[in-house]
Amino acid sequence: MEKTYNPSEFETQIYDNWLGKKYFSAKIDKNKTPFTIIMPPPNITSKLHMGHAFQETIQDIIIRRKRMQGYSALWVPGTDHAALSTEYMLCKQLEKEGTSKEELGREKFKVRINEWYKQYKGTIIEQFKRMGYSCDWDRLCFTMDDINCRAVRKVFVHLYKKGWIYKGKRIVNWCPKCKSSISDAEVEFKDVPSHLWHIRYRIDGTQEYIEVATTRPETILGDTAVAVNPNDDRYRSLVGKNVVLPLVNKLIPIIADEYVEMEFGTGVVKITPAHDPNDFEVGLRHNLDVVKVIGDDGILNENAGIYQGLTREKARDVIVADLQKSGNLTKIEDYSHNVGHCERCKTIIEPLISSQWFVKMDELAKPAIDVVESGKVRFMDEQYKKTYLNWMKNIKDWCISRQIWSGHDIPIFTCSDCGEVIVEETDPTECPKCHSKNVVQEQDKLDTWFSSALWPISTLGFPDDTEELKYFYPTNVMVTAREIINLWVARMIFSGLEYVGDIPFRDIVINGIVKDANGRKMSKTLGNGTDPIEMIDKYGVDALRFSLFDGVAIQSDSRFSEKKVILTRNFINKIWNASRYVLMQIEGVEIKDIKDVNLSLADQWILTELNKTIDMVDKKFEKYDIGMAANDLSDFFWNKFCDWYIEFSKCDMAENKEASCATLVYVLTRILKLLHPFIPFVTEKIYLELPNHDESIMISDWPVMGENYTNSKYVDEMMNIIKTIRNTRAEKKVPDNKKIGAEIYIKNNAKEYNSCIKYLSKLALIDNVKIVSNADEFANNSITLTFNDVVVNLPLDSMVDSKAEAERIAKEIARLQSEIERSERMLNNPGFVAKAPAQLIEQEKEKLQKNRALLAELNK
RNA sequence: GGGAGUUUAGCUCAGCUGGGAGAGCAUCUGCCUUACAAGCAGGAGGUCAUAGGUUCGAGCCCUAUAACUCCCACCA
Repeated sequence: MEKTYNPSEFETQIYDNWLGKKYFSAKIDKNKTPFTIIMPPPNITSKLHMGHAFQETIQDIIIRRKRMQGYSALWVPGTDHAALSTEYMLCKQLEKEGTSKEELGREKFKVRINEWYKQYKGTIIEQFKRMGYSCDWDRLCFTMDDINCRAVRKVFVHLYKKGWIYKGKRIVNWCPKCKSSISDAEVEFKDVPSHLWHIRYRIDGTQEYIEVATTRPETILGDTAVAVNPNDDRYRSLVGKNVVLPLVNKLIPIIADEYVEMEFGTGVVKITPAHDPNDFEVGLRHNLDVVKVIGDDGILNENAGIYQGLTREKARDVIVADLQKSGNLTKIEDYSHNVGHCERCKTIIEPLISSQWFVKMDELAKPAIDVVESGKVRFMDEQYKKTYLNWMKNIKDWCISRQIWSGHDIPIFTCSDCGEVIVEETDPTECPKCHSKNVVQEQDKLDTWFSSALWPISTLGFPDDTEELKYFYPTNVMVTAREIINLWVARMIFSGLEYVGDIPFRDIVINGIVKDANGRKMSKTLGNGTDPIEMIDKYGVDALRFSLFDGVAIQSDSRFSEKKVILTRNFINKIWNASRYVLMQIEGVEIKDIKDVNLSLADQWILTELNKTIDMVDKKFEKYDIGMAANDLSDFFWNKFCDWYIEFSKCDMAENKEASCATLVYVLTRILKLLHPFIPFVTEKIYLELPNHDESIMISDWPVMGENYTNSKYVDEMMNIIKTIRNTRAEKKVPDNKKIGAEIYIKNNAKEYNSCIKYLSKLALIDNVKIVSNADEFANNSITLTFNDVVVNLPLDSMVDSKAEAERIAKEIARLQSEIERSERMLNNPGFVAKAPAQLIEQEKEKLQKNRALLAELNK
């Protein structure tokens, strides 16, 4: 192995080898238990960012471990067509070319979209490979694949025939300039200084008035009610009466609705169902008329009476003036509020009522609520169970039509002659009723989430009844983001239940987001993102991967910094060098099984520590607490294996090379395996250098706990002694390049401690250890360190200032006394003795005894 | 407006069903000890946001307050 760790020399080659050997491909194997993860498909046009690197690596870590545990582990990759944003990007491109989708027409636009998909298809997938992801690439899916189109079609027809798809009215964001409805995501909200116009409406049959406050006086022509809060004492008696709509002189009712806030404005709201989403909802609840006064072009229409033909802006001025003239305008307040603008042309959005397709949700939601409430589908983070159930229980029907040109077609055909609506799995050639050939398809496209909802089943072959579906479904875990719990996770759950009769996944892991070093969200506009590829080029994939997890709670947000990657690279470098040490030691040595050698105490100790680590890591993995598992592993490797065991082994090597080498190889092999899911490349590289290795670490067995050794406790105590000596040396300012002697009196367990004494020279920088048979034989003017079984005397007399030494001992006595006091306080507390667990009381008594003994000795 | 989260060392964060406050970084001190200076050893540093409560015992449970953050719905 080369002396320095240089990841770029082997990462690509290792990955290509894995690909060539088909290690990633999962087979239907009746002798194995399946374990399945379906990747949340990234937008096909996206480039790898830290968010992907984090979320996808979580899945890779989980799937790699399961594969090693002997599961038939399948990770299905894929990409999403993300119609809306893809179309938006292409439109921008067309704009640059001096054309537009309207100019191209639907057919040519579709061709361009397909080209666009093809052009981008490779990018993010290639980047995922660079990350080392062990997806079954032969199963790569795309949400516009033929199979997905068939799945969408089948499901749509299924829902339609059940009567769960219907046409309804809905308020959409309409851009009067683009003459198109736009999605919520394309609406930019900006604070605009404006006014609150206070307008009085006369109460019918009286000369009294009720006053409303509005930011849109021009929509007064479309008012069909005024509303107050039902709990508002000021207006309670007026509910049910009518008011006269100014300028129009029409009677409209006063209604009561919770939507109205008493504190805002006058506590009275004019209701214009045709031009405000909230008012529309109110209108539905109260069965109000919908009067559309502004047309698609932003110009007032025939319902506007004398104002017809005016633009929205002009109409506002004229109407305000007219209201003033008639004395109904009582006040104008300055007021600045959020107004939606078209992202493209910056025109103010006009909420307009339009016809849309909906999916009825009540029946679909019920079983989806059950499976989460019963725990059949588990949110690993309880808080999101609430988010989900809240949404599901108050679910509104799902608007699935989008006024865009790309994405899945809506398979609704209407006969132009007789109006018959045809929804079948194949396109009709004529109207089945009147045999007319004039059958036209719905031009709107489907909401992208409609196909996304089918992702866990379509990736496994739905609508066909495949072996894959039978074997790999339901999948095991879905790893995804917080903001799409309702948009996506919820819809996959009811879809799985409705279309294939089972949940899509058992566990849901909602991961946090990776923020920049200052805690800000990484974003394109801020320009504070770090390109993962750049980090890979500089420090290697493994360093990037591990830096995202070591010590990170994956469900909460974390911060990324290049510094952290460097520190992680240093850790991997440590692995590299420790492995070199092992390889150097074992050269020419036949490596035996640890059961066939005479293990030293240190060997027994590290094997016991390894067991503890395996146990902790497994437990954390089962909770998907992989960041903490990573932390246990780096802690074990660096702080136990390198800092202690390797140093111990240097002392053992001379006497019992066979056992030391066997243990080194045993432990290193296992720790590499445990680390492999996190840092696949360097672990493979080193693993293949070790004796008795399998073909590849990624298909080797996941480590299980072995025998624990009670003797390891003597090593723990020895470590305690070593630390205390080091400590004392530092206190006495003995530099590390100076060795000192020591006298040792062993009170108990002589055999065990005798075999550990040798570790002192290497780890506590001691030479000339003298074993004495009695503490009285210690030289005078020395520092005496007292332990439970051992007393150590350091001949530091020449350097010891006796006053300081007296202070040190006094400090130690004080510490012991306070410990003793604490124990006594607890044990003398009747409440504690009566109520605390017996084990704890026993523990406390033992401590007290031990400390008393130590104190007695020091006082001598 | 609805829902959720966070607050622990200078910084970033762990901390289990309540039982003596932890890590990494930064900082200070001493070491080139032949696996590793991308390293080794040691030290200093905390009223666990605030105020109450429950308990023999609270960083952890309950109530209130403050600051910050996120998600959903968006205001006449």
